[in-house]
This record gives sequence, structure tokens and C-alpha cells, in this order.
Amino acid sequence: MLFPARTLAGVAGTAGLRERKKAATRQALHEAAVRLATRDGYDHVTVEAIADAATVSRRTFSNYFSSKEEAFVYGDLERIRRLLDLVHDRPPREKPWPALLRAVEEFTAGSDGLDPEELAERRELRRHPSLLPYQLAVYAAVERDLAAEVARRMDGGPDALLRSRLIAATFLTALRVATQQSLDEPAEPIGALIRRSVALVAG
Amino acid sequence: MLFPARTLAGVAGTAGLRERKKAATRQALHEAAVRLATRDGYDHVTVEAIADAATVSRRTFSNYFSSKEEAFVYGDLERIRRLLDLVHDRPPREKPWPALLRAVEEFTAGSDGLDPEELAERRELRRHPSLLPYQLAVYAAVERDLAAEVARRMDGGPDALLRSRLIAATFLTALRVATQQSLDEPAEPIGALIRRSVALVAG
DNA sequence: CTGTCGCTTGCACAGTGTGCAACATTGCTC
DNA sequence: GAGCAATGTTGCACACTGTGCAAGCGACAG
Repeated sequence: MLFPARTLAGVAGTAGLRERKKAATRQALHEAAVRLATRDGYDHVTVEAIADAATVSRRTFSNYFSSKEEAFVYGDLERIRRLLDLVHDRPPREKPWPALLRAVEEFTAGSDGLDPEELAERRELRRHPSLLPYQLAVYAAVERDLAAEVARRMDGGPDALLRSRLIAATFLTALRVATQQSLDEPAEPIGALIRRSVALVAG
Repeated sequence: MLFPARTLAGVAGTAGLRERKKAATRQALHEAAVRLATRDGYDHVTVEAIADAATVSRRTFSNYFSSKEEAFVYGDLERIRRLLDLVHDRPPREKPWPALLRAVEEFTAGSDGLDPEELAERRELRRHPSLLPYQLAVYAAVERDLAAEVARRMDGGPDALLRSRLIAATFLTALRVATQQSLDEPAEPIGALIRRSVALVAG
């Protein structure tokens, strides 16, 4: 599996020392990867170096991520999952687009002034073409879950399945385009850009 | 570059023996890859085997595709590029969505009854998660070009850049979702599904 | 304390992608 | 056509990746 579904244990805040330790290691590996990339340049980072920086063996790295690229985009995956949680927490009878719009507002509310340092890092990484496919895979990984959530908020009707998938996919596409756009125009704060982008595609 | 822009020479039907030979080799490699995958299973296909089947060295394979995965999805890339050509050939003053809808109609008109054999092949390949990121990259590869085409058909206005990108991305997303959907419900002809899907997102 | 379970590690191995230099082919000029 | 420059192909070497396997180690329940 490219991006395994998050386990129940992972969802709960506290969930046994074992699970928390694994989460910490995963996070450490991800951060080490990003750190090394900003220091030495993405192309020069090897799995061995990442594992070393996280004081773990090369073999263990592979137990956590099935490829180097996955380790890099893990942060994005977590971000999107947080957004998904927000959608999930909207009132259950709220219609799809309102729920999505509100969730995005909540999501972007706090993080409007993101750490400029972290932003620079992400910018640097997104430039690298070999990472692009995996960036996209992150969105795809949550698309089915989001579609299910959307379907739950729809009144059946014809093409319900297709429509729910389209809404989910379109929404995520708006997020992605806004994020990419913010690379070209660093002037506008990314939160506003995302809200505007999603509003434009909301049916 | 992940998917290099098609050269001018590649566009023209005839363009020197050199270019045509290269195109033939690329196509041969792609077809060999797919053929071997359907015969031996995707996981058991090695670059060496593909190169052999196309009577070319392993090194030469790498001159044409920067990874094994790219060779597999090359067919999809070509398909989408054909669709892009159709969009490009629409009357220049036609608005974005009408142009896209018409292009899709032309595109799906002929191929409604696709080769069932080829369909089975593609189905098999799409199942493989390690290929998913590269399937997505194919769409991303043409997204910027399509956005430019869309922008050309828009009357400026505020957010013109963002809106053109969103239209292009949304359109391609509709294509992708329809294609994926057709894997789960092989009953409906894929052409109709695509037309319906695009119609649903057309603004 | 002890056995069990799950995680980590090292090792070996097949594959991959790439720089490089030698070699072959193409297509242009005369 | 002959000669030539550009372009394409190949083999080789090399560093890196991902994975199966078996041994080791620590956490934790009984």
C-alpha cells in the first residue's frame, strides 16, 4: 500500500506507548529527510543518511516508508488528514459543499501566517519533479475517504456515486492548485488563496 | 523532466527519419512493457526484459524513459495529448467550457467501443498502486498547457490566472474520476461516462 | 521470572538509474 | 557517392534502493 489507512490507534490522542513511539519515529524520519534536503539539496539525500539522522537503521526506514519519496511528502499527508478530520467533525446534516467550505475556513484560520522557514522548505521540495507524482498520490490517498464523507451528506439521487467522487476530487484539486499557485505568487497569504480557490469551484 | 514537452518535430506527421524512428522505439518499448505485464504480471517485469523484447539495450531504455513506470503510462500520456490537440483545434473564440465539452465529445465519439482486450490490460495496470503516482503525473504533465489554452479563451478579469488553472485542473480531474469509475462499473461504456462526468463539473 | 509478541537490525541479493567513453548510424555538404 | 559532424546506441562500472530472512532485543502480560 502506498499510503496505508491510518489505524484506529493513530487517530486517538493517546494509544499505548508502542503506537506513540512508532508515530514519533515516523515523524522523526520525515523531519530528518526534510532537514537534510534543505541542507544538502534534495538529490544528494540518501536513505542511509536519513536513517542515520533519525538514529535508526536503513532497514528500519523501509519499515516505515516504502520509498524515500514517501518520507518527504509525509508532512503533506498529515496536513490533509487534519483537514479531513475537520470535515468529518462538521454537523452531520450539513450539505457537502457548505461542510467543505466551513472546514477549509477553520483549517486556514490559524495557519494564515505560516512559518516562513517551513514555507521555504516546502517550496524547495515542490520544485523537484521526481517528487511531484508522490505529492499527487497524497491527495489521491484521501480522495476515496473524502468521497465517502461527501456521499454521507448527499441525498442519493441519480449518479450519487459519481457525483460524490467528483465533489471530493474537485475539492482536493482546488486545494492543490491553490498550493501550487502560492509557489508562483508568494505575495498572497496561502490561506486566503485556498479559500478563494475552493470558493471558485464550489457548486 | 518527468514528461518532456513534445517536440515540434513530434507534432508533425512526418518529420525526418530520425524522429520517426525514435517515436517508433518509444512506442515499441511501451508496448513491450504492457505486453510483458499482462503475460507475467506487473511485478515480475524488469527493465531488462522490456528492453530485450524491444530489441534494445537496457541503457537505451533509460534514454527514452526515466523510469520503468513512465514506460507503462506512456500510452495514457499520448491519449491525453490527442485530446489536448482536439481542444486546441476548436475555434479560437469559443469559450473554455464549450470548447472542452465539444473536444470531449469528438474524442469519445469514435472510441466508445474500445478494444475490450486493451481495456482489460489497462484495468490490470491501474490496479497496481505503485503505478498510481505516475498515472496522476500524466495528468499533471498536461495541466499547465491546458491552462494556457483555457486562458487564451477567457476574457481576463480578476483572478484570470487562478481561474484558468482551476478550469483546466477540474476538467482533467473529471476525466480521471470517470476513468477510475469505469474500472468499478465496467457496465457503462466509458465514453458516455466521461461525457457525463465532464458535464457535471462544467461551470 | 518467563514466555511471547512485535520491533529492529544486519546481511545478502536482485534491480534501477546514470556518467562515461567507445562505437554505429544518420543525414548534410560537397 | 565520400567525408564529416551530429546524434543515437551500447557496455561497463558504480552507487543506491527495496525486500526476504533470520537473529537479536526489549516490552509487557500472566
